Order: sequence, then structure tokens, then C-alpha cells
Amino acid sequence: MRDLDETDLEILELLMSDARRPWSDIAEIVDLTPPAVSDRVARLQEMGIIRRFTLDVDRSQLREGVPVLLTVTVHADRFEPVRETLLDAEAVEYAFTTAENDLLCYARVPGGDVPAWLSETLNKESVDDYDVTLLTGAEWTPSIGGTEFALTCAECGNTVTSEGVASRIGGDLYQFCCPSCETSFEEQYDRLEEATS
Amino acid sequence: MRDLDETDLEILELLMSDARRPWSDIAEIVDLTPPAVSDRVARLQEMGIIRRFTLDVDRSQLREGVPVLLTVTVHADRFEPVRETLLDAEAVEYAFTTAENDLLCYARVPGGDVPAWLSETLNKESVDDYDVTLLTGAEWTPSIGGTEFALTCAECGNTVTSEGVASRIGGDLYQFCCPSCETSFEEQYDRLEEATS
DNA sequence: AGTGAAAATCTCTCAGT
DNA sequence: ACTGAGAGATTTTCACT
Repeated sequence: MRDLDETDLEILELLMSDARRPWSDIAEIVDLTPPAVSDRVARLQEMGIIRRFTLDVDRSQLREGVPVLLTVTVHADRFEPVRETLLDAEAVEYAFTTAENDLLCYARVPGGDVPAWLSETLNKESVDDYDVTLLTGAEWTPSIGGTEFALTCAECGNTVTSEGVASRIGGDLYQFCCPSCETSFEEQYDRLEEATS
Repeated sequence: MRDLDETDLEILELLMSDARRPWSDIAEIVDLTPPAVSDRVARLQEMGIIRRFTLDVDRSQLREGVPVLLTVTVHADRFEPVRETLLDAEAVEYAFTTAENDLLCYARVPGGDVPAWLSETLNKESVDDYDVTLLTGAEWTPSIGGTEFALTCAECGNTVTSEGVASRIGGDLYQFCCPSCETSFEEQYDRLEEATS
């Protein structure tokens, strides 16, 4: 799978701000022809970078229910099914997974009866504990962050993903793709320090 | 401002699943002509129901930074400026406001140095306290929930918005547009109870 | 608010580089 | 991967209901 170039990111940004913008419009900005833009967008869709063309809707005006943030603690074995159950629930709009395997869901509960909705939704699911926070607002600021690109592991040179770690060593910040690369780098660094002192 | 009808909701649903769908396509499904659909969409945009046509992007593939959930506690006086500062920050994608005036932000921190990013971002802002949770996943499930419609205040008949409250009185759940309607309804209810006992 | 038809614009296809 | 041009589809405009 070929990597993204700056033109792809520019196209993504333009479509983020207006997904109905004509290809010809984009083509002019990124200095290509309309079919070339169309091809790139098709490729971005195939790669799964673009999941879909959609709307940013102000649901508060649709009066769809009481907005809540639901924090769910669940045993690791049951994590996947619970996550899927929640994502399938009509009321759930966002689901965040924490590093400690907790689930955070933003939902709009129809009818305002949060306890009833919860027992309906999580009924057959073995949830250890949950907590509900009432929300008064939710906002979304889509942006691609055009200046931000892939990070490179200081030890092995691979691309740093969400699994990666950052560490400040000798006053400088280094990126690593995994903790073992971090350890290797630190050992190497300490050896260098000793040798030059 | 005219209320939404079922055709509007149908158009919203169709555009949520594919925002580039031709008007003619939608027109056929909702039994209108293309210009009529175009007019309705324009009206939905003017009303602010449709904020924008956009993309659902799989940001995990863009390797854009370390995903975190930031919980910020801030004095009521400083709430608005802090909220705006955070929303303006490139890294912040979502901001949820709790009923207790806490802020919850989903952000992807570039470079992975979360403490540095925080001190940069919230530098001149008087934040009482904050907490950072590392996330490993974030998902979005766009859907309109076609069966869900506006709620009506049991006291005054107005539409219940996010500001509204729900209350279980005498075993039944009632919706109110505001606390004062709730109080009026309860008093009326109690008087009826006394009269019939 | 919606229709119908014409004009303008956009997208798709495909042969060629 | 991209271009350029032509065919086909879509959107916009506008007079009318």
C-alpha cells in the first residue's frame, strides 16, 4: 500500500471542509486534472482512509435525547462484544477506548430515561461497573492537521503509530515505535555518555 | 423557524450515508424533484442543522499523534475562554461539556509529548485541574436514528430540548422543557392526588 | 414549497503518454 | 499516475403554480 503524499492530505483537507466540492475545484487548487483527483479519492476510499462522505449534523437541534458520557469498565474477555453492542446502539455516537481498556461513549438517550436505556442496552452484557455524566454540549472541530506527518522511531526507523512512545532523553525528545526500542536506545545513549565523559 | 418534517429527516439520513449522492437520486427516493431537494438541503444548512458536508476519516491511518482524553476542571468565569482555546487547538477534535461545567476533550497530540503540548495550549489559561487519559481507539457511528422525534413538555406543550428535564412522577416518566414546568406539574399532580384520595 | 425545462457545470470514460 | 477531450449526468436558474 503506497503511502500518502502531500497532495492526498491537501485533498483530504479540502473535502473535510466541503465534501461536495467538485473535483474540478480541487484539481485547480492541487494542480491536477479532475480525473486525477477522482482517482486519488477513489484510492483513499479503497485504502480505508476515507470511510465515507457524510454530514456534520447539529443533533442538539434535532432534540434527540439527553446527552450523556458513559464510562464503562469491563473485563478484558468481554471487551469486544460490549464495545460492539454499544456502537450498534442507536443512541451512541462516539466510542473512545482508553489504554486501560475502559470504554467512553458519547450518547443521546431517547426519552431521557438514562437508567432504563442502560439496562436495556447493557442488559445481557457483563459490565463490571459504569458511570454516567450528563453533558450540556458537544462540539466537533474537524481538521486534518496538515503540518503533522508520520513520526519515525529513533531506534529502528519504522513509523511510529498510536502504539508508540515518546521519551525525553538527555534533554531531547525522541519517538519510539515500541518500549523495547526505547530501552535499546537508552542503553546505547548511556554507553555513549560514559564513553565521552 | 419551521420545524423539520419526515422528508427532511429522510434527506439527512441519505446524506449521512453518502454526502455526495446526487439530488436526483434523493429526489426519486423522497418523491420530489431535484431542485426541491436542493432547496431543502439549503434550508437545512441555513438552519444550522447541517453544519457541513464532510468526510469520516480513519485518522489512525494518518498517524497523527497520541490520542488522549483530557478532562479539564475550570472556574465558571474562565469556562468560555478555556473552551474556545481548546477548540481552536489543532490537536483537539471533540469537546464535550458536562453538566458540572467540566470539559472533556478528545485530542491527538503531535509528537507524543503530552505535558509539553498541555503547557503550550493551556499556558495562559487559568485551569483549576486537569487529567489526561491515554486512548487506544476512537470510533464514530454517524446515524440519524430515524425513529426518534421531538419530545413535548408535559406542562406547557413546548418542545423539550437539551435544557429540558425528565422526571418520574407517580410511576410514569414525564418530560419537561424547564425546571419550573416540572415544579408546576408536580404541584398540580399532588393537588389531584389529594382530591381523589 | 414545489414543478418543469433549458443552460451551465460537473463527472466519467478512454485512448494516449 | 496523469492528461485531454468528448459523451453523459447532474446542478442551477427561472418562470409559473
